[in-house]
Amino acid sequence: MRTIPAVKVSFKAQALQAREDAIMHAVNHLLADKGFDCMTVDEVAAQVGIAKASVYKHFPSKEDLAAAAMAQILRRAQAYMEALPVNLPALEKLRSVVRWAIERKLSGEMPSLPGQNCRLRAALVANPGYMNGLLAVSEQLGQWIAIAQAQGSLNPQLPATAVLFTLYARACDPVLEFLKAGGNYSDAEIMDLVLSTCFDGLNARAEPAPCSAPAPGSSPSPSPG
Amino acid sequence: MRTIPAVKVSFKAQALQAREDAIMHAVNHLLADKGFDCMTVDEVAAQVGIAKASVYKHFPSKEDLAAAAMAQILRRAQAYMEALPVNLPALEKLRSVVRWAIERKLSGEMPSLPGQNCRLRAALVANPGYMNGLLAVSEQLGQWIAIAQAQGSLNPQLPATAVLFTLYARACDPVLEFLKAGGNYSDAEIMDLVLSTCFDGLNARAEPAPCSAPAPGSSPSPSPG
DNA sequence: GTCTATAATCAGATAGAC
DNA sequence: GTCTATCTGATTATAGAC
Repeated sequence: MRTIPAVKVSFKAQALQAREDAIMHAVNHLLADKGFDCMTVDEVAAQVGIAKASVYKHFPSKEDLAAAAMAQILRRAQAYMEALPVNLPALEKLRSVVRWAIERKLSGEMPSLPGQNCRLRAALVANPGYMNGLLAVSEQLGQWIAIAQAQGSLNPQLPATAVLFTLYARACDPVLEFLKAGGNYSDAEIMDLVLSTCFDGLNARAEPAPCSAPAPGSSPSPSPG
Repeated sequence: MRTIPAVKVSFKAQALQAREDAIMHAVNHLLADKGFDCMTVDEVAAQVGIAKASVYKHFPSKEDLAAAAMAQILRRAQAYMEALPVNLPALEKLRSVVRWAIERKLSGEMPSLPGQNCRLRAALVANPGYMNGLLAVSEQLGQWIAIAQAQGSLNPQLPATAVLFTLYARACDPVLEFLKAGGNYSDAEIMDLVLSTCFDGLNARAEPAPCSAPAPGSSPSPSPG
């Protein structure tokens, strides 16, 4: 006599999934707030409201926690990129992705890992979700970079990989924290500043009126009040 | 009867100073290599070839080691900036400083600290050498930024603080590690790429003859590679 | 001041009851 | 699967001989 109907198993699975989501949520914010090294598994457990041993039932190590968080943010990035309008110019797609990443960072949802050393790198490359997500995002970005360069909207003299790395680096740019800590600018203003320095650079743009035709795509977005 | 002539004291002081220099050298490279959290005082002592307790005779804590390293690099930056030709245009002075910082980073002499949390912040602001150096460098950079913006060589629409923070951020840009890890570019090429993306941005520069140029970014040619 | 040896602490990971 | 309680190892920091 079967005493465990399928619906009960489903409930159980749902509870499991819900708890894992809660863990991921806590990890995301702790990684964004304190970074990997300063985040402790005790804090994760306390924030979720479970015991530390329970965390280790879901994730085999602290590194896997971080890897899962990165895989999740990459999946979200992938979904965002796929949802962009098809007819949007490639450069605008790239700007949108950077804007999306900055928004995530400003709202404390962007986990930042120490790119430097440790077992973290090993755990990351061993995590299929992370590697697949990174590959998919990089390939999509690479296509848009190539298109934007072919169209002349992105500097064709820059190697595509350098552009790609620069975009990734801007997703964890400490300038955001500096400006936010200064407290003199709203999130929207910070967004404009970072986007401007990323795509337009620090130099003054060439004057738009050497002749009668204004150059498209180079109009500096005016700072909001 | 005085048995300790002054010259002996001087020798002793020299030996002390030499040992402290050796400690700072090791700390600089370890901070550049592994970062603050992953650097251990045991490693510092081992690399210098002394006992760990001896390190603590020179510096009261691990945080003070990092603060001293930062104070040192700021003093070096200050010296470099003061040695720049007076008649160099302000924008070129700024570019030179960024170039100098990138060189230091590429050669593993630039300590990188986790900007995030911990007692490190407290130790830094409590260190007069660090605070004075940071203030002096920031003031000098701020002057050059203002001049460059007044001259129209630096984008005047950007707040000076945003430019300043961006310059600091580029001094610890992870793009350097990415490009170096890729192994496809020499240090000189990496330098050019980073300087270009910092000051010129990712966008294509305005064409020198924009009057008859076709509008970029408007022809969607989705041809993936 | 430098050393060896050790204290004190903290965080990652696990054992075993339920 | 979750909990309490514990182990294990690493790391900062210090005590005391020389």
